[in-house]
Amino acid sequence: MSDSPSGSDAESFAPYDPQKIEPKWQQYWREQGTYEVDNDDPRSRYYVLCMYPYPSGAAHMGHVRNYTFGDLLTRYRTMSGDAVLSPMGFDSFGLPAENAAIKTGRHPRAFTDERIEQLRSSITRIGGVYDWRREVKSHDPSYMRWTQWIFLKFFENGLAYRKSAPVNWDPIDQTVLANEQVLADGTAERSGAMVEKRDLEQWYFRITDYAQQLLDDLDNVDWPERVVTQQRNWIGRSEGAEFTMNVVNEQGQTVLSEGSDTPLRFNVFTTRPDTAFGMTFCVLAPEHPLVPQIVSESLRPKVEAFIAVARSTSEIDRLSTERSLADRGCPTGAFAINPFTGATVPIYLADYVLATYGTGAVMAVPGEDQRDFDFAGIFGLQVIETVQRPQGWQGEAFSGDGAHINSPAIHDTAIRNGIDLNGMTTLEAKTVAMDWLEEQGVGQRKVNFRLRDWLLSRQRFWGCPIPIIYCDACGTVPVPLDQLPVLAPDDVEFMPTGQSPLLSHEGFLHTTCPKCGGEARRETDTMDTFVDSSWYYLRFTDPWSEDAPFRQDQLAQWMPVDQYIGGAEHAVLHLMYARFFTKALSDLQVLPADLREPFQRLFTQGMIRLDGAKMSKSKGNLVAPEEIIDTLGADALRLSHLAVKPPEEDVDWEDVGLEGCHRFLLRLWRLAVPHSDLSNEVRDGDRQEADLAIERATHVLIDGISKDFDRWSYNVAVAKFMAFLNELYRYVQLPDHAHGTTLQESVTTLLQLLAPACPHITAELFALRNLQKSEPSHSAEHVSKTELAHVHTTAWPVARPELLVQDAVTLIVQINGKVRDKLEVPADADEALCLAVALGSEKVQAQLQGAEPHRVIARPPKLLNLLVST
RNA sequence: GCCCGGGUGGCGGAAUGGCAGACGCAGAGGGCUUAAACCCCUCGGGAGGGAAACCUCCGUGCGGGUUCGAGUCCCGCCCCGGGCACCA
Repeated sequence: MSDSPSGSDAESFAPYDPQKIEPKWQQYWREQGTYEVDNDDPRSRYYVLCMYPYPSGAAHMGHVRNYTFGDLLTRYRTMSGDAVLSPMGFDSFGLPAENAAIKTGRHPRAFTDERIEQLRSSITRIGGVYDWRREVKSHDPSYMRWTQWIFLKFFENGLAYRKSAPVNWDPIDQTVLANEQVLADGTAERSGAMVEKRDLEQWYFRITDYAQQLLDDLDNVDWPERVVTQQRNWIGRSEGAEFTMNVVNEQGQTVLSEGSDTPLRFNVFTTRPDTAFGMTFCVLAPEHPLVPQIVSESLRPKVEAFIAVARSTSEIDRLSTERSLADRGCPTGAFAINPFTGATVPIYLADYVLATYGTGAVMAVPGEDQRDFDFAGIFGLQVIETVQRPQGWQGEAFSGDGAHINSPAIHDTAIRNGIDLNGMTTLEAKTVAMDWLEEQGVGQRKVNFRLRDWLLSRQRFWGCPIPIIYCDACGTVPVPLDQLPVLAPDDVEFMPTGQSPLLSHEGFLHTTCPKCGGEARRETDTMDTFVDSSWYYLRFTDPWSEDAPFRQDQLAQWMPVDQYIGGAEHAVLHLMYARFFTKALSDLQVLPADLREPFQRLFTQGMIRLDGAKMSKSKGNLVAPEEIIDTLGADALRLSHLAVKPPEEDVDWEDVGLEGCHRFLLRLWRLAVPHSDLSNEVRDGDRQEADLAIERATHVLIDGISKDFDRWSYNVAVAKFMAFLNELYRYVQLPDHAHGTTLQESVTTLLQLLAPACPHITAELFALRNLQKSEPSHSAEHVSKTELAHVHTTAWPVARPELLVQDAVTLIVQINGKVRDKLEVPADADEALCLAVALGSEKVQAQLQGAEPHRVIARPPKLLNLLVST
């Protein structure tokens, strides 16, 4: 134990001083490499990962909560005998550093590096242990190189592409945002600005290619139902049919496209092809490309005005329920043929039809769709019911199932087309309608997803540059691999407009084409930081690799991550993107073919509130963890986070019982420290009943804590620790004293079980007690094999099964289901014995008043329910 | 509107269909102390009865149901939190 930091002051009853012992042990773990794990480790593998943090300076309470759970797991699995990979890194690109640069003129790198140091030190002070040799940082050139390499891999394989599109523009942050970063009210998640639409050339990842797989594979992961549901909703799969509608004029004549003899037509998508006989109009998105060609001359000014309003109206107004439907729709004067009935139906524009979903055009069936019904009411359009209403139905549009009617109506000509849905259920009618569309060649079955491709371009400086060069002769040219990473220059000026300095940096912008050697321009956009975080967990398996982002054999050792831990706010952003990367890289044979999901188990912790609001820097309602660590210590802080609530629930800081947890640690210290006034008087010789009870309780505790840790019932585990310590206190204060060996063993076990939760105090006490034991005056049998110097490298205790069964148990005696007595019976008592004991009870006799139970429900030895007639 | 979670003492919460309220906080009483704090022990769902040990009844959002037995399972509501939402 000479290399243990527990030193010389074990002579007297030392007070508990977390300020002294916590840094000492943190240094010890770092220096000893206790939690470093090599890739050729022979033990079974376990990969536990907390979402790598954005370096925002000193840790906040959310970090503490997150890393307390992760660290407990790392330490618990290590004691249980696994090789635990527990790495840490920093998501170090992003806007705050750039905004600070704009304000102060300091380079974002200096700002970021400083904050990384603060956070790293903070995380260490919490007691979190990581294999720091594996640290990765998004802004490190050795990491950026491989981010760019992956981008180019995607580009070569058609998974990254560029297109002009109306994008979400944040006027405050002066950048484009992904759909995921825009809130439902049309404001930006980050800046809170009202998001505008702008047409720009942007880079996209083709995540929609993976929509179906991303949906299907949710069945194969062990994730919280909440997160799975959110992802399902986000992917938004809907099945239906797409079919073609021909445009006609008011006289029913086919309209040809200008300067050709092709008839004008458009496609609609519907999930209810079975109701197509009820289509009485159709609606195009204002942005639909066909609109200028079909609009009648008399209505053209009105339509153009309508489109102008729709385009300039902010998202929030467009979604507002305040606006009447009348303002939101507009006739075009054009018509289309319903292929099912041959009927001519008017074409309208409405801003509620989205150009970006489906075909940007819908058939409207007011009989079975409420919004279509409302629209039809305002514009005086016909309503045809195609589904039989149930008896007593009072509503307007009916979207339920029922026998189909009017499909076709008697006078309709469609029957000649060989389709008749009348009398069918919705399911049957859908099938027949879709078969018919396919036979007629006017449509087909179609699946649509709500998920859009991932827009990754950012008009920002502090991000990973997109490694692309534009050449007038050769077009879009990837930067050759041997020239990676493309790094932004340092001599840039940060302008208060927020525009990326790269755009105006001549030395960066102008370059030569790698293909032809001619003049060329660099891409000046950088990547969304979610690109960086989509693959960092892979890099941790082999961060030293210099000729590849990672190596397949190392990945196979560790991936997938066994337990991923982070905030629920990433349910549809990071967690969807990382899944996409894993699947795409697997298909590109960069990852093992069978690695289809990155995170096998996911745990999402709740957020922390103060005064009912989420604790956050911007709200200014932070409680600084460092102040608590400076006083009560990290162990008390960790314990209070574990104790307060089930881990997945949101926490109100007011409920966190720091004081009680600190008191518990003081009590533990006072009992377990050598030369304690509480435990220095002990007894030798045979064990008595109280000693055996403590021994049993110790093993019940081992069993209970192991189970609680396995199922993340940390608040219950802490309650058990406290109850056990209370029991030990009563035990040592018995008049005839505690049995020495029994006491020593139970305290040692308690320290081991508590070690993952409170790593410092347990390490200190364990070491101090071990020093004392090593004194020659103690007999050899006192030094058991679990009592090595360092509690964290001892083996996790195993409960002895024979000590988990008690010889006497409490028999609950109920009469007609009400508890009437509690009696002690032998643990192996059978029904007859239980009944005999119960009937011998005065209380039971008093209740029975001589009546004979007509039925006995027996669950020996714990419960007896006697039924008597009343 | 749709989809997930939740409703248990003054508070956070505990309870494989079998003693509701473990453990902690706050509170009360006692011990230690010249005294206070710390510390140690004990008591705390409600109502009623009893000098007391104790006894009786009620009690897990509301209303039904299943069961010998329901906080737990089923049906129908109410309320709170979160997510999605003109997605055709």
